[in-house]
Formats: sequence, structure tokens, C-alpha cells
Amino acid sequence: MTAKSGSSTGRSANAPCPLAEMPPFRVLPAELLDKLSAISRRRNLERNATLIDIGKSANVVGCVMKGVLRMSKTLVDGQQQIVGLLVAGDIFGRVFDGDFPFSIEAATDCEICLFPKAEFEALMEHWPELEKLVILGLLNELDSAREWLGLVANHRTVEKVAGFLVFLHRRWAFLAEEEEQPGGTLIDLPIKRQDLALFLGTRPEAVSRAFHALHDKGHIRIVTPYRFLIVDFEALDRISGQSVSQLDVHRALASGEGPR
Amino acid sequence: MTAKSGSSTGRSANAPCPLAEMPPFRVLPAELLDKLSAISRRRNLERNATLIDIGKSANVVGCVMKGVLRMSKTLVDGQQQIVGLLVAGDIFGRVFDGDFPFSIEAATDCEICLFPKAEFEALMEHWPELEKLVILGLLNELDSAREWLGLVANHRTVEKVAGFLVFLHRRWAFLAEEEEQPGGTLIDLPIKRQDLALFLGTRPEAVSRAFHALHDKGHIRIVTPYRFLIVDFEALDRISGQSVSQLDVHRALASGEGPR
DNA sequence: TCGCGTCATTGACAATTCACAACGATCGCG
DNA sequence: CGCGATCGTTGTGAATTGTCAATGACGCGA
Repeated sequence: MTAKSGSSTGRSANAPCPLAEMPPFRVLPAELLDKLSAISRRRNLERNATLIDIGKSANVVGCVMKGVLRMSKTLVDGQQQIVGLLVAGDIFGRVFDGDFPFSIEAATDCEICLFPKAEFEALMEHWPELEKLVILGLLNELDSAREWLGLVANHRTVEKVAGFLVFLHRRWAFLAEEEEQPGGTLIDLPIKRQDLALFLGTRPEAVSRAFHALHDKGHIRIVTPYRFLIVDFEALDRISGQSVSQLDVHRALASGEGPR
Repeated sequence: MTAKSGSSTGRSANAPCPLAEMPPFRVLPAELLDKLSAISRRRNLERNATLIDIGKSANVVGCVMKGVLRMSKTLVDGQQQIVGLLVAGDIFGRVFDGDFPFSIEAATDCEICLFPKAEFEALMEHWPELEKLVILGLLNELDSAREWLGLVANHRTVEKVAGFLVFLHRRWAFLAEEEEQPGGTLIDLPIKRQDLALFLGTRPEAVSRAFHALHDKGHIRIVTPYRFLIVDFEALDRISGQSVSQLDVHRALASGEGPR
């Protein structure tokens, strides 16, 4: 299974996961939660640790509890192509399918919860609720990937970067990664410039220039290279050219859909 | 334009679909196939007809029997952003979820098979095989979307276009859209230049130039604007940047070399 | 058959990004 | 406390694309 950076696992490896705390799982009946907890293994990952290597068999299904993971393909020359990010609440795993067509690495320190694939699938067959959860999770991932596609399809780097900030703001709104501030919303960037550049289909230099262009226009404020203050969200949304408001539906899933 | 060509449906609307002929459904037990057929409605779509309007409630699950459909979002400025294509064998539908966050239109004349969502979901709860089918279908869509992401993330238009051809060749290999020819493989392009440009994050002019650049290098042959002959598949794969270094490709192109 | 509109193609120029390089800031470690 | 490595930032010329405009090919309907 996921052999990797040795012992970032720690001794909490076998402790059951507080699944009930994660938004997507909240809707599940208590009995199912118990069964899930019973087969769950907790795991901590240090930044840059590899969870799943492309091609290698990885018979696990998992859920991100904390942190950010990146999914990427490694091309023959060693260059990485990032194909997606996983954040808290996201479920990953090739249920009923073969191996992952990409690697999964920790972009930040992470806490994740793993289930043996076979046992997870067995549970799915008996619990339609779990099956529903998986399907909704996949639809969510799909929407996310397509939203990214829209971002990357933009021509100017400023549009991509602005769209990226909008994306962060909208999609991870329920996470503790943002804080309200007198001047706007504070956003922490989970990945470094080079990764972001790869993801957006550009170069680190262009990303840097774009951030500073937005800064100079007064739309954002660069607190540190990894922390931004969103001053004028509307402006970013306008620049990104993505002004679509129909995606709010799925976020109900991610946010636990309890309220309202 | 796309005025939902009302009743292109014809009188074959209620005829059962030959589901058993579609690859994804072949594995299902006969009894389930019968039940699916019982609730299925066949439908024909003319090119540019709208199947599903964004935002509108569409309580259907469907399968493409023939032709190509495009999924797209319409941005505030009226521009379309294409987020995916559906080809024969693809299953679409927001199972257990709300409305579509995009529109679906026929890129070519199409034959599709529709199921009422509620009844389809009911079948899923009793037939794990169907559930499995849906999940695998979603995983497939996800892979497809991520592959697109890799394409669009490329910088040069030649890389995007080359990657697109590779994508067509690999992903729809089982379709009758390609034919073997003495000189290579014949591929039919299901969408026009402008759509492709939107999809690849560039302009029609650039797409055109890229196609002709590949033509001039001898890697493809443009039979008609919608029909290409793949002469040197390896070269395309190399140029696409999905399997080799983009730097090498740049140099290879710059020096004007052919296949090794 | 002719006329019309759509679409692909091509050309020329401006705008933007890439690529290469150097510099500076930050952080961990001895 | 200084050293080195990593990363972010900035500057410059070269390459590529976006943009605007015009032309030509094709299909459709009158």
C-alpha cells in the first residue's frame, strides 16, 4: 500500500477518525459512522510527503481532515503537472476502479483518514447513503475540475490569478483558511508559486507579476507571499471573467447542507 | 440560435433503447437491462439543439448512443466556455444531485437515451451493478476533465492542438469516428474551430495556424477542415507535452526536425 | 442558379508572455 | 550568529499570441 515518507504516521495511526465532524459525513446515520470509524485509519502527513504514487496499487479510499493535498502527474522529464487539489472534506479514491492515474502529495501538513478500499466498497453495497456520498463527492470533484478548466482557459495571467483567488474564496469558504478582517477577507495560499504556475498553465514569474498587478490596482493586498487580503472581491470576479453563480448548489454538499 | 428544436424527437421517442449494445451497459445482467429499457426514452437531436439548459431543472439521466454533445457555461458577457464533450457511451446526469451547472447541446446530430432521474435512482438502490456503472462513469469523466486540464495548461497552441488530436485518438478509439487508412488514422473533428478554441483557451486563428503548422511539418494531413489524417502519432504525442518535456518540444519544433 | 451567411484561413501589428538571469528575502541548521 | 538553500521578485530581449481586418470556400435557401 502507500509506502512513503516512512514515519510521518506517528502513533495515532490506528486511532479512529472523528468522521462525524467532517461536513460530508454529518448526514450519515450513526450506525454507519460507527462502522466507518471501525475500519478507518488516521494518518498525518508532512508537507511534501507522498501519499499515493502514480501507478502503484493503492487500495484505499480516504477523506481529507485537515490541510491541502495536490494531485499531479509526473512527466517523463520529471516535471509535474498538477491536476487538482484536495482540501478538508474532500473524498478521494478510485472506488470500484483500478489504480490512481496520478500521484497525491501533501501540499501542506495534512491529516487524513483512510479506509481499506475493499471494506469501504462492501459498506457501500449495504448503505445507499454512503454510495450517495461518494457520488456527490465525485460530482463535486468534477465541478471543481471544470471550474479550473475555465480558469486555465483564460488568456491573461491576471485573469487566471484573479480567478484563482475567487475560486479559493468561493470553494473553501467554509474552511478556517480565511478570516474576516477590517479591510477585507484574509486568504492563505496553500501552495507555492511554482505549483500554482503549473496549475494555471503559466510560469512563476508571470504569477508573481500578476499578484503584484492586482496589488498595485488596490484589489488585493499582499501581506506575505502566502497570505493575501482580498480588498475588492467584485473586481477580482470581474477580472476573472468567470462570473458564474450557478455553482452554489453543490457547495451545499460540501458545507454539510444542514442549514436551511 | 439553438432554439431547442422542439420536436426533433420524432415518433421513436418511446421506443426502448438498444442499451445492451453500448459498451458500458454490456456488463449488466439481463434483468436490469430490461428494467432500464422499460423506463428509457430514445431521443434524436439535431446539431445545435439544446438538450439541457443551464439552471433549468432537468430530472434526467442519460446515455449518448451516437454523436457528440458539448457541455458549456455561458458567461456574463455572452461568451461560451466549453467544459467538456460527451461521446457515445458516456453517461451524464446529476444523480442524487440538483440541476446541471452547465448546458448540454448537440455538437453533431445525436441519438441519446434518457431515463427519468427518480426511477433511475430507484433502480440504483436495488442494483449495485448500476451504482458501480455510474461511479465508474463519473471517474471516467473526471479523468477526462483532468486530461483536458493538462492540455489547456500547455503554453503553445501547437501543443494544445497536438494534445487534442492525441486525446481524440486515445479516448475515442473504440468509436467508429476513426478509420484506418494507408497513410495513417483518419479522425473526424466533431466541433468547429471556434468551439475548439474556446475549449483550448485560445482563438480560432491560432488553432488554424497550429493545425497548418502540424500539416506543414508532415505530422498530420488536413483532408478537410473537419477531417484529419494522423500521419505521425508519436510526433503529436511528443509535441503535446503530456509525455515529454516541453523544453525539448520547443527545441524540436524550432529546429524543424521530423520524427527521430 | 444566384445570393447570402457562416466559417476557415491568412496577413499585419500591438500586446503579452516566455526565457534567462540576477538579486533579495526568508528560513532552517550548524 | 552566520551560512546556505530555497523561493519570490524584478529586469531585459525574443518569441508567441491576441486582435483586427480582409479574403476565400462552402452550404443553404430563395
